[in-house]
Amino acid sequence: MRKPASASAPAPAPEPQPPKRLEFVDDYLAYLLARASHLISSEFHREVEASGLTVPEWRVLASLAGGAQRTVGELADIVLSKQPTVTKLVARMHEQGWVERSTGLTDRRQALVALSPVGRQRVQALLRRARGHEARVLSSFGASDSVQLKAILKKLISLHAPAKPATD
Amino acid sequence: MRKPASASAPAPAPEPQPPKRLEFVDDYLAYLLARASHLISSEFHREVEASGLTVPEWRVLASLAGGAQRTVGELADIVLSKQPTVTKLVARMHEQGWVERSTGLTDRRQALVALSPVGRQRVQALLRRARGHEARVLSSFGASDSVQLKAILKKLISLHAPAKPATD
DNA sequence: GCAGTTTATATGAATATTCATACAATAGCA
DNA sequence: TGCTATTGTATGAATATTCATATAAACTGC
Repeated sequence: MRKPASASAPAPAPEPQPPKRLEFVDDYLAYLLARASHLISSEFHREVEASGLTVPEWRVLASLAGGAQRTVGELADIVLSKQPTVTKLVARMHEQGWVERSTGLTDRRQALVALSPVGRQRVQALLRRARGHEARVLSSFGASDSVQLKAILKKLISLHAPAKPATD
Repeated sequence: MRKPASASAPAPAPEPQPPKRLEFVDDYLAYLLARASHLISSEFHREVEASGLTVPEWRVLASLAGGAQRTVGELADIVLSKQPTVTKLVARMHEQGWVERSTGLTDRRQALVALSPVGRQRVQALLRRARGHEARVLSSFGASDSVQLKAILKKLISLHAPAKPATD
């Protein structure tokens, strides 16, 4: 309502808030997970981008690194994006020659995706770097906590992985 | 290269892969965090959307719920998005009357954001639901693991929160 | 107090994601 | 077998995010 120009008498003054925040989100599990995830991933994403990949591209390559073929739907689930997003992402990656596509043998609706030789090479280097980064993170963190954190996360994931409720 | 129509002789056949995946990502910390975060958040995001908010909107409201004013930059950090994203998000939320904006008193470049009465109301209901959801998640999970998980995540976060390296 | 630098936010263009839906293939079943 | 429902992927339009950059205000050392 008030013109930004004449801003000298601000609203009924919410407290200026002491320096540190101490808010709902700071003890809220979903936020702690999101923040930790973002923090750790962001660190490594600098290396991903330095290697000329985007983060979603890296995720797809990493989830194909074991040599398996995956359908677009499986990839969408693994990389935590929606199916149309992955369809288009895979198309771009295919154009760049990083993945190969084929049609499902038993179900011809399925679009199977696998690493190309180039993609395999490309991901190898990053996998090493990823392991290195993880090792650094975990070492600055203590062996015990490291083991526990992973164990708890895996438990949390398996406890909450139902049949197929969400599409992304 | 091959036309999708005549796809009957697929590539050198990567293994069809036994049902369960057992891959790099399944023991990779960054991925475990991302997956756990996504899983837990997605569950609650259904309630967020049911209440007529988008996820980023909920995040902004939740981080203002304590009554504090926050600058756009602080919000961007808290909600894990980039500054231009938050500028526009806040603009939309302002139009809907959920937040109020004012200019920083000491630094007139700052755009301070705070909840409006409407926004406060709106977030109260969701905060209750969020606490409820968290309680359900954690109870199906054991008190000990719950406490540990939060503690470890907080430790991880504080260990990796440097001065100000990333803009998002 | 003033140039030069840094910092906070805004904005436009480019890009990516998502929703809704279409299409194709399969599955179930009478 | 033929019919209907379901499932997997693709695609176009709408939306959101991001990058690059502009603008404005604050700091710095003189």
